[in-house]
Amino acid sequence: MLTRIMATPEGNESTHQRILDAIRAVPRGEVASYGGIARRCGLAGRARLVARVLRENDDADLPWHRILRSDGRIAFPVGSRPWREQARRLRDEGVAVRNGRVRMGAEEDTLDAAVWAPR
DNA sequence: AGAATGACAGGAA
DNA sequence: GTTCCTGCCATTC
Repeated sequence: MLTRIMATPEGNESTHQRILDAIRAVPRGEVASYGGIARRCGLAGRARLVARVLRENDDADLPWHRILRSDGRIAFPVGSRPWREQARRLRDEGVAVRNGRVRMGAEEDTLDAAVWAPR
């Protein structure tokens, strides 16, 4: 058991799992930032950890495309394959993407986001 | 141990 | 509205 725990990327399996859950909790048609996800997991300041979890992830069902940088930009190199793929997926959900960027209001962490869930 | 590396963030210029 | 720079965390060499 001990060996298994230490073998996980973060050294803490539950942390890894909580991050995945938080990502899955982002509704279709909405987006969240790496840092935002981290904060929701009680991991303020660990945005890069969220990025790592995403990079390691293999689950095709995970809505990885809804995660963006804090300024709304897609985190992949502009024009790269994953970059285009992410933009496409977001648009498929009705999210406005312009030049690989999405408008990110401050509503990210407010309750309003859940209630007023903008189309 | 020290330096480099990232799907990052925030503020300055 | 930009771009640039520094700070961060965790992993890898």
